[in-house]
Amino acid sequence: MSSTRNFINISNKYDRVILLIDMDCFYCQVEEKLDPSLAGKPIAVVQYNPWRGGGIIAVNYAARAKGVTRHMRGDEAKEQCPEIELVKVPNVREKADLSKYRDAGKDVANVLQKFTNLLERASVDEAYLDITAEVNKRMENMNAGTFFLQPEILVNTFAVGYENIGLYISEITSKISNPCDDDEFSLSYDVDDTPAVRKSDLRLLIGAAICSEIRAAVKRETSFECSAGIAHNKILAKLGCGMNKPNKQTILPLSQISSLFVNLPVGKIKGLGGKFGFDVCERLKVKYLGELLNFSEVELQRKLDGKNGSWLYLMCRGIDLEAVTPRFYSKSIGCCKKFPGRNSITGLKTLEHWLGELSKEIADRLEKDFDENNRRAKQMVVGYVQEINTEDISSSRSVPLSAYDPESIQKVALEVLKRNTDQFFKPGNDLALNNAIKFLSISVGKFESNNGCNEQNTLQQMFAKQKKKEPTVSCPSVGEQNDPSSDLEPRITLKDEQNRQGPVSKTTALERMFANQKAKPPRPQESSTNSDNDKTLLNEIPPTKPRTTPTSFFAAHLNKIKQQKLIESQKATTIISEEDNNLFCDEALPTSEENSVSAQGEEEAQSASFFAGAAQIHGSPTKAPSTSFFARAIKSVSPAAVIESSPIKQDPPSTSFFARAIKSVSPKAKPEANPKTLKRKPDSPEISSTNETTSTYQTEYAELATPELRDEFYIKCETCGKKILSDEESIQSHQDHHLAEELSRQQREEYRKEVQTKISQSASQKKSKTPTVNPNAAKKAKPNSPKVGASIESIMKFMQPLTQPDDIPSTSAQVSCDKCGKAMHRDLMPEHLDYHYAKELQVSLNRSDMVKVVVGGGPALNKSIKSPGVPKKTSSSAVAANKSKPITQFFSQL
DNA sequence: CTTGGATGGATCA
DNA sequence: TTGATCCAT
Repeated sequence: MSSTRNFINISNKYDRVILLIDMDCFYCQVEEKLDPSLAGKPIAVVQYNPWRGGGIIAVNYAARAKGVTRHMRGDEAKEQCPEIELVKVPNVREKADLSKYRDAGKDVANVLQKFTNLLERASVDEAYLDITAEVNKRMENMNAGTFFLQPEILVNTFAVGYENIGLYISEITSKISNPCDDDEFSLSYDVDDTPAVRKSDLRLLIGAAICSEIRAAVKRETSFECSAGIAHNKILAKLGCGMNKPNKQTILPLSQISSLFVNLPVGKIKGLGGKFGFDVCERLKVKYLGELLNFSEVELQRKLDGKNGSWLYLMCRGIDLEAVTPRFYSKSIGCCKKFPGRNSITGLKTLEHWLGELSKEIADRLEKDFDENNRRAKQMVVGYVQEINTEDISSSRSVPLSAYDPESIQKVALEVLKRNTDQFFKPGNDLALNNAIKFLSISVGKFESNNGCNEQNTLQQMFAKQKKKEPTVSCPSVGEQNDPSSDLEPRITLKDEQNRQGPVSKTTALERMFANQKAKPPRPQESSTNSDNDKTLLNEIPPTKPRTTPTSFFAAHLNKIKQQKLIESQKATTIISEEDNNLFCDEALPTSEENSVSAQGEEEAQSASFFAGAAQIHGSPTKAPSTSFFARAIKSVSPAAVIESSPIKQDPPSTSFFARAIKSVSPKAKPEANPKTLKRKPDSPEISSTNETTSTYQTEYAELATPELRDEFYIKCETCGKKILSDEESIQSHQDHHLAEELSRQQREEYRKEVQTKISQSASQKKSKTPTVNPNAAKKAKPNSPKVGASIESIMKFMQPLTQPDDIPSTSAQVSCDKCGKAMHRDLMPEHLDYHYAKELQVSLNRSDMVKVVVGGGPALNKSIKSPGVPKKTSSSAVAANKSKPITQFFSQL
């Protein structure tokens, strides 16, 4: 009941764009923020430092560079790196107190939350985000010419299998300009997936741009840095995230999965790092994920079990259907303590004492949680580990929880132990325990919202269904992709049909690409999950063959650049290949020695070798060590650069989709140096030509690496003085941020009530959310500072669609939000309202536990963000697939 | 004298 | 539902 994972339909396997955002050595960053004097120094965070310097729980990158790892004690770290600062976790009640990090983690999550409510916190410093909807929106805008991807946003972005992001962009561009080239798709993927596969790279790239904005916001608002993975599912996002750290992000392109998996140890996949992964390797006699392709689904099910077999069958093909299940607050609150060796608890008094300490912490945290989230835990679990003749036996007992003061908790905890543990005391002795206790834990959970609405999920579900966009529940892509009125493809083809004799230049390359795909002969249909003979799904992707002669000048130019790079690469290949290739291939099977990729602290070098290895196997011609990846990226995609460096002038930019989509903002083409390659090739042309040494390089690199420093991309917010990325999205989101700030903690309570009343109202006026022009709603209007307002307006003007939607009469373009009074262009109102909705939903989520929805795979769970005036239609099959109560039942209960 | 502590989520019978 | 166990950070 309380929770399980949700899954999307397999037909949507490539439709989502998922981020995994992981804070870099989070505890260290928290300490550095709290004590600025630590900045730049190698540090480690330790708990309990009396014995051997304490246990290290986090190491920053400066210390890792000196060879300090986790798994060391504080003293060993000192040996390894005498300058290291060991920061102690404070002790409260004789226990390590981690609340600092929880609070900081929440700060981060609050920033993330502003970008999507499809946010799943995976731990204190990690979160999954489903940004499919935003990607689709931008994709649409891109196609409409109202959104431009700025390459600058992609500094610090990597794509697995590509030496630098510029090459990835180039390839996307060239594929778009040269659609006949992608025949290979149809060989490698199910024909039903072709549309999604074709869009995959571009959508991931857009996702990376969004991810960059998100990470910049995190940095700006919390000062913390993080890394991220961008992929079509959670597991791949997680995998990608670990490949380039710290402060970097990594795209895991669909086309690279098979070559990546060839030598990816099974244990690298989340969920396979432990006993189960070891089992898999033992039983199937495999080491690498790619080897699993040789088994049919039935074989896997036979050797493992049904569920795991199927999961693995899909996983080794890069498919993971687990949905991002929105959850901001944890489902349980617990604390525990070890009592190793001599410290084990043998007497009643000691046990009471420690139960008391744990109870106090629980009571504290419960109270805080109640204040913030307005919920109460209804269950307590007391766990313990006893040593019974040299064997550790763990047990746990649960009890209902009704009183929340530490004394009651302690009392109940002790009682449940006594009552339910056989031979608790030594015979004839009421004070001595029969078996010593080595570990104690108290955890509370089964939260119930405090204000009447006990049935956990109904509230959110009702919310979700009532609103237009219903972003939180289930996967937004599921509905959109199946929805025939969905933005991308159908609209495009329709337009194409209609405009057949219209101006040809209106047709973008992307449109042609889709049109081209439509005309392809269909392939025989085949169910991908059940058939045994479709092992070819991913494992027979042909190596990237040399591109056929590109038609457009632009593509030709890119090809030239590639060729040039190939020559360069041949010169430098030896430098790379000598020390590489062993790291990933020779890696041991999953062992407890965790994360060997980062264990050495040589992450940069290792990731480079990792790519080199993958590229070699893939036979890709793009393994050149880049000297200036970003300079190249700009050069490759900037139309200005193309024209400038070309003697011939043809093909107006409009014919190349990407030439238009990628807007060259800074044609200064400042050479940017990758530190890794700089080390390798100190005399590369870009660097030597500058004739300066490290100082120039560092400043230049820093400038590009941290977009905050580049003023030309930013405007200043008059409200807070902070710099904001000067695109419409960022400005909007920043404005919303200020609005969100107004919802102070005191206001939350009031806001909750407001939401509550809306719930009852909504029964009668479901359509009231429709964005309508409301002339007299500007009362609550928060006076925007004129300057920022002006910037927004002008940018919006720029962003306005060139063609008005047909269904909306074009009267006044400006409307004001009847929730906050903010004035904006009509077209932006749906999005803006979504923001309010998100906020409301967030508040309601605070109140109770997570949403549980089983995504039944019915079509059109969601209405797309388009057609704002149309009331939400919920497909009956989707409702049927839902195990929750139908919405009508909820209303009748009210 | 301990061989990663503290914490949270999930699965399965 | 509960309790034992596993997984991950």
